Amino acid sequence: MARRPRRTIGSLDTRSDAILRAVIDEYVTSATPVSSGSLVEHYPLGVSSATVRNILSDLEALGLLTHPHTSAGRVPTDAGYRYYVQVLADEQSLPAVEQRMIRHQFGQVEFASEHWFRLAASTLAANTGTAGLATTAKPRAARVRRVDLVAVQDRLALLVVLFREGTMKQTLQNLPAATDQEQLDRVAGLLNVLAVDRTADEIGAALTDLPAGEESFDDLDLLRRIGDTLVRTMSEFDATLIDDLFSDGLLNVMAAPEFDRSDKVRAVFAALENRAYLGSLVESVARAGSIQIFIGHENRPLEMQDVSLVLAPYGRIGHAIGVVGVLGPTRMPYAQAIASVDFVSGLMNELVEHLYA
Amino acid sequence: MARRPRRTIGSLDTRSDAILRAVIDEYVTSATPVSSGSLVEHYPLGVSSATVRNILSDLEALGLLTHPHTSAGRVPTDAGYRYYVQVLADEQSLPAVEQRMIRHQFGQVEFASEHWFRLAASTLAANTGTAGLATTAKPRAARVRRVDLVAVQDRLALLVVLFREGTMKQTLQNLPAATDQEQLDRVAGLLNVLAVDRTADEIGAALTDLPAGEESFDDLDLLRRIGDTLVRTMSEFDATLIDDLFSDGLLNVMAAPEFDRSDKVRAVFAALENRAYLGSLVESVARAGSIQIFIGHENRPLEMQDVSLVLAPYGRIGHAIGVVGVLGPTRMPYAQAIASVDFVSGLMNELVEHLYA
DNA sequence: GGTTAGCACTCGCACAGTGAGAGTGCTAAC
DNA sequence: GTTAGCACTCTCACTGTGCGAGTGCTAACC
Repeated sequence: MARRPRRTIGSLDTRSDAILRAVIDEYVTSATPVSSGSLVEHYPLGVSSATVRNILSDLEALGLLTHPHTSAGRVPTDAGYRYYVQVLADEQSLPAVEQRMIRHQFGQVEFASEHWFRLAASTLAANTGTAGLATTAKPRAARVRRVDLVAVQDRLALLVVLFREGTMKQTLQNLPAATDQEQLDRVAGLLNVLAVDRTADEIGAALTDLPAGEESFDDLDLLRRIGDTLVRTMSEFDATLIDDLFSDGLLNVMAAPEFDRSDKVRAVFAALENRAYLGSLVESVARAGSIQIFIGHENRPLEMQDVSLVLAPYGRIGHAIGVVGVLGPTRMPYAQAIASVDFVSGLMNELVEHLYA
Repeated sequence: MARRPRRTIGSLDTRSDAILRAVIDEYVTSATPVSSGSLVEHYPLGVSSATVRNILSDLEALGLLTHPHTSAGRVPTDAGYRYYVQVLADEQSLPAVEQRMIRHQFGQVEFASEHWFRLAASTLAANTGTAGLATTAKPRAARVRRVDLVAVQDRLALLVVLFREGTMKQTLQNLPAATDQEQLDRVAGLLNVLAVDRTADEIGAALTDLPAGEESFDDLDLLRRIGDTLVRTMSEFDATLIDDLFSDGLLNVMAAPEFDRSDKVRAVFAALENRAYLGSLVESVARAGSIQIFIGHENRPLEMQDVSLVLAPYGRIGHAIGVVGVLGPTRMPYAQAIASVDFVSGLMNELVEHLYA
């Protein structure tokens, strides 16, 4: 599934490569089966359509192309696309003009806020004509940067946790007795001493180390209660594979001819709501540490077998990791997508680095 | 557009009413044009199909029904649905069983968190077979509950604002010189004195009232800078019509036969992304203070003319207001939708009341 | 031996024609 | 005012046909 190492699949001869590349390039833009005739017409292959036909049927025998029916042209198979991204796609990078434009846009936007991820998603969508995706960066085990307690009612407080990676969570906390903001501030102070820079497990351990409490309603008792809530909140967060997913350009994808029937579109949306599978993809991309491509039937869930994803991790290894990428029909401009995703993930890396250096 | 006052449209005779109701009820479930024959068969109208036909053509003359073609049954027009919701739909409420079930589910979920809104949306979706919508409650002019400053880097701080209504916003703030957490805490203290319980305008005024600062880098200078950022953040928030929109069951809607072609589906999604128009609907629902129904062509944007919305406000008038509701094809079970939306908005009201009493 | 021209063959697609069925609208009788 | 009866209209599903596209094969060519 990895794009690297290259050429793990044995390369064909140059001419076959050229023809396969031509078929895919043509099909990606036209969305209609491509014929031997149109290939010799549009590409400088230097051979006749008959020769091309011979090669096409060889490629079909290898499983890289198919045939909707006898009198139709050739269409790439998933294996064809796989060969394309692994062997044929040039490792081109984004034109400098576009790079500058994207950098500029990111410069305009508030650091690390929601806008960032939206921008990443919409940039990718605009650059590839597919749907852009971006998840927030999430650590495997979050560490607290700061905790706050705010009185909401007599017996109700809001627990606000800011994590080192910039995300925050809030939870309401029922209190056993009326408590004023002053007391909450005291407890928050204690809790910060206990929790800052620590993970859920570590905080849990620190809590059990506290002196055994009489059942009185004092700061220590409150600390214990709220500490428990904090640990629970953090464990939940840790267990989530995808904290927040931003997408843009889904309408692009829906406009593709392969999604003219709405049940196909349904499949795409069902796919996006399949957080379990998306989470597993994010997982594997994070583990691989490099751009990964998932083509059509390579995706386990049935509803995703008509789409491809190009995903790349960003963030600091060992710390918080997020993913950016694109989702589109298997008939996708892979070279373009790879270049865009590569650039945007690199950019996100730079920015994260700058933010947490 | 309002459902109340009822009977602003002159009522027809009882028999015509009964037949129109029957046509709509039948069409809503079957999604196929309904014939005079099937009406006499399935509904106790006490007349022959010929008589029904006469009445049907009267209703068509009134613009309440149409005819796809000669040998097809009748289909309600938008005006027909409008008449239905205004005159014919019984103000039934949700069965007690369902009410208990929904109450129970809300009891299971953390107060006022994201889960709340997700639950509202998914409850509505499940109960009506359409898409459920819920926006967070947003005040017209937010007031600060508490402000925090957290050091991120030497010259970078995170400004966290918690509003009285429970939502929060965060912004990164560049600092003119290296600043430690201790100083940030001092400034946050000052800022809280200045900002708590105040709106953007009021904070802005308080800032200008500060003694003219020398260009030194002291707490006061920092306070001014960060205060400006706070005011800007709050003004932005105030200007947003919809802070956060949760939806569920869009897949339901896509499954409806009127959305079999994907361009129709596109329209629905384009509609949901048309925040300007949705915002104006929320606005008008909030202003009306009661459940509102928007049917097909009553919606200005072209892409929304195939969908209907049933929306109700919740929250405390004068304070934060949000909206819950459903979105579906014009062929929607209006009575059911009205009952569900009514109940859920009432429930949200109770909960908000309980939270901020 | 690889390449190419030529050609028969297959298949999908668009179009027209047909018959059945559904449902109406009209008319005349009740 | 209501209803039975009936002619009329229109869609839908099915069938048949011709055309065009594109292939696969064969035999000739270099």
